[in-house]
Formats: sequence, C-alpha cells, structure tokens
Amino acid sequence: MKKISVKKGEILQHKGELNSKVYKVHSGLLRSYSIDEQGKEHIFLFAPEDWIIADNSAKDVPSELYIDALEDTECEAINRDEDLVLEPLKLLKRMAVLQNRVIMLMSASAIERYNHFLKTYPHIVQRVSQKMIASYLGITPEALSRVKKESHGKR
Amino acid sequence: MKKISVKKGEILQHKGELNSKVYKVHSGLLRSYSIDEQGKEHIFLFAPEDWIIADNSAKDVPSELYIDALEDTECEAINRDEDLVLEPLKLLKRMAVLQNRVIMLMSASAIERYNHFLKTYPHIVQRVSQKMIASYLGITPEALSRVKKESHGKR
DNA sequence: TTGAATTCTTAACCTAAATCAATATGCAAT
DNA sequence: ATTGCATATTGATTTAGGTTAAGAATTCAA
Repeated sequence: MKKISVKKGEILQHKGELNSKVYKVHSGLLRSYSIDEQGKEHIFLFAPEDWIIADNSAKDVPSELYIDALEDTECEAINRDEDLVLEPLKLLKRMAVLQNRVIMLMSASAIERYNHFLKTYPHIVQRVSQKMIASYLGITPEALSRVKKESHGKR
Repeated sequence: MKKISVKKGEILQHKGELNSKVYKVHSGLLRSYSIDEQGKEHIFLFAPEDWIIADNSAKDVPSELYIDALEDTECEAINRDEDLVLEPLKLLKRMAVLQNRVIMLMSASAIERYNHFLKTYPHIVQRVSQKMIASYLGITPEALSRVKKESHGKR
C-alpha cells in the first residue's frame, strides 16, 4: 500500500506485466484500456475519485490492460490479495459494473449505450473527450458524433 | 448452503429477484442470460461442473439475469456474502473471465470471438446448440452458421 | 500569440452482421 | 413410423456502424 502521484498522460501499468497492482484513486482520473491487433485502443474502465481500477487477469498470467492517467491523479497501489481482504464489497461492486457492461455491449445499440452512459456516469462525461467516450462505448468517434445529433433531435 | 437438483429447462432464478443466490455446479450445466426490450435472449455465462454462476447486481438492486439449466444439474445454493468468504479465489477468476468477455466484445469480430470461444471452452462447445453459442457470442444463429463456413475454408 | 496538433463534425461510401424468408435436418412424443 | 417443433443452413435484402477524407473548432506548446 503506497501513495502514488501520476501526471496526466503517464502510464501507470503496461499490458503484459505480471504482478499487477490494484489502484485506488483519491483524486483525479485513471483509465484502463486494451490495444487490439490492429492497434486500436478500447477503454475498459474509467476510475474517478473513490474508484478502484485494476487488471483482472489471473495472477499467473500477463495483464491485458494498460492503465494511465487522464488527469493528474493521486492514488494508492495495493496488492491484489490485500485488496481482496480489505475491500470485498468494492470488489462486488466492480463485478456488478462489469456485468452491466457485458449486457450493454451484447444487447444495446450505440445510441442506447451512449444514453445509458450519460445517465450512469454524468460526472465522467464532462471530464473526458468524445473520443474517450466513443472508445468506452465500443464505437468510433464519428459514430458517436452522429449518435449525439440523433439524441438531440429526440429532445 | 443447500443442495439443489434442477432438470433441464428449469429456471432456477428469475430476473428481478432481490436476494439472489450464487450457484456452485457439481454436475450438469447452467447458464445465465438476460432478455432485452425486444425480447431477445443474450447468454451471459455457461457454468459446467465446478463453475460458479450468479447474478452480480448490487445486493439492493433487482437481478438482471435469469439462470436456468441446459442439462439436468446438481448444484449448491450459497448466499452471496458466504460465497465471498468461502471462495475468494474463484471470485477473482470470475472477474478475469468477465474482463476477457468485455475485451472480446469490444475488439474482436464475430469470427474471432467464435474461434476464441472454441479454444477457450472446447468442452462446452459440444454440449450446447449453435443457437446458444451464437447468443453467447452476441450474434445471430445465421451469422454463426456463416462464420463456421468461413472457418472451414481456412483450414 | 501564433502556429501545430489534436479533436470534432459532416459527408460519401463500404462492410459486417441483422433481418426476413424458405428449406432442410434433426429430435421428441406419441 | 408419423407428426410436430426446434434447430440449422442458405439466400436476398437491409441496416448500423466502420472507413476514408476534408474542413472547422479546440487545445497546447513555444
């Protein structure tokens, strides 16, 4: 358990690392993301204040995710087994978030996912670029731009 | 913690239930799935022997998933807080599975997801219908049928 | 402050997968 | 065996979202 300061843009953890840590954000904003074979980024999670972010790969397997800072951030690095003991309830919350994410990706259209994101994470919306939101939603920035126009029309 | 026998087709748990249980499968095969607004089923998870299956919604929130049996199944119902204490490592494994699922859904094509599924769950492939696999992959049975033809050609 | 670099938007076009529809195959229950 | 029903395949068509490209708007560094 140690305090860490990360500046905007700094990478806290790379894909492929072995004993990855769990980060508890005190202030600022972290994100985790993967890069696929075509070199495209896919944001897995945003972690603002009081969130916990980590790669969840099995411990004996190289991590899948990068973690970096979207804002200057103060956080705390925790070992994965410690985390399990210290904050079991937060872990369940993270499971809930992930479950929701899978369900949305499987059953909702781009517009629906966008509106759901606006509703669920209004505080994050204001702090990140459209590009980041698109990446989180699993669509291109162009598609998001179009989706927003449609949403406007509806209100 | 109590033993339960479920026959193929029986629903163990409905969407909307409040204090949902965690099921540990001893033999047989369970699945969890959601049904969207258009009435379409989306399989969230297959749970064969030794797997654990549950809805992961926050405890104070109605569950999102149905759980039913794809084969006659013997399993054990566990309270969610008990589960957390009894099998913390399995819980981490489930997180790993979910993370992978999100990454696949966001960054891989239907063919890639199918091949990944074949490689990762060869034992499940033989036990469920194409329709079920398609539903798990987030595509239609028609699309899966086409994808398989392509895969054949490539080998 | 100004130039360079991202980011955002818009448009035209393209492609993967969905939808719709028809047939074929398998399976369960009498 | 025969009926009925779900599953699987195949083809034609549609559609959501991707790709490419170009211009406008912001952000950032010097």
